[in-house]
Amino acid sequence: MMKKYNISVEATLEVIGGKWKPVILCHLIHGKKRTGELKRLIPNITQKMLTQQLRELEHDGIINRIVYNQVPPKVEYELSEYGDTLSEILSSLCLWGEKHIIKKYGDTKDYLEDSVLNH
Amino acid sequence: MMKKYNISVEATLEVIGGKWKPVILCHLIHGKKRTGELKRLIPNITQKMLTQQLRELEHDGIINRIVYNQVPPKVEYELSEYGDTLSEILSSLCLWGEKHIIKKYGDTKDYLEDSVLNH
DNA sequence: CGGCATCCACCAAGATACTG
DNA sequence: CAGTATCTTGGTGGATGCCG
Repeated sequence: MMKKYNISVEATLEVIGGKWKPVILCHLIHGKKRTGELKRLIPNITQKMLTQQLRELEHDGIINRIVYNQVPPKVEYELSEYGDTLSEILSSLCLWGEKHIIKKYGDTKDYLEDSVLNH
Repeated sequence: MMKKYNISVEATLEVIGGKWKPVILCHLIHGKKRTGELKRLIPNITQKMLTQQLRELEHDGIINRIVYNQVPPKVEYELSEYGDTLSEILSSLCLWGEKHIIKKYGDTKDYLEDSVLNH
């Protein structure tokens, strides 16, 4: 059954809405990342939420999950081809955030945790 | 005290994150709207949430609240100058949503409630 | 290392009724 | 018409422990 939307942006929010998805995706813009890497880049996310959000993004075709059959396990995530259609929006969201912080706090990098600077 | 962000997009989400804000803002792209008008355009939102989200957006300088001193009361909301810096992003979010629906369901307008068509 | 299951707390969001 | 106040609820997301 087809869902009814009152405005098309609702469909977008179904895919990239929520507390963590934009953050995860913004990290994946810069290339594929291992699970533990993402966990380190997003210190406040729990394992459960990370896995859950990644599953949903995978289900919606936004990211690819790459499993290496080895011990210990290795899994990587990357933007899919379809996910790439979001990369401009994601970049814009990041950029607007930077400008917003500067407008609010002034032009300093103090607002950024060290983890971000290693991009 | 200055908040710490792990990535700049978090700052953006603080402002336009949440379930309703992008929807509200997408409607305001097309011009100022009265409270009741927004309520009609977003049938599933409660009065409480609408007011609450509008207050927060106003507090963050994204929208202007225009009060006409008359009985019965008349209040309008519009994107502020600062809010205009989001309009491109908002349009992109809407556009992506449209394409996403088409990819998912095919090229039909059935997914849209009548309310949207009166734009 | 990456993922899953379970339990649980809390708050966002809904319902309802009332005010100016 | 627009907004407020209060009470309720359910689902999101957190903590923990275990598995392949």
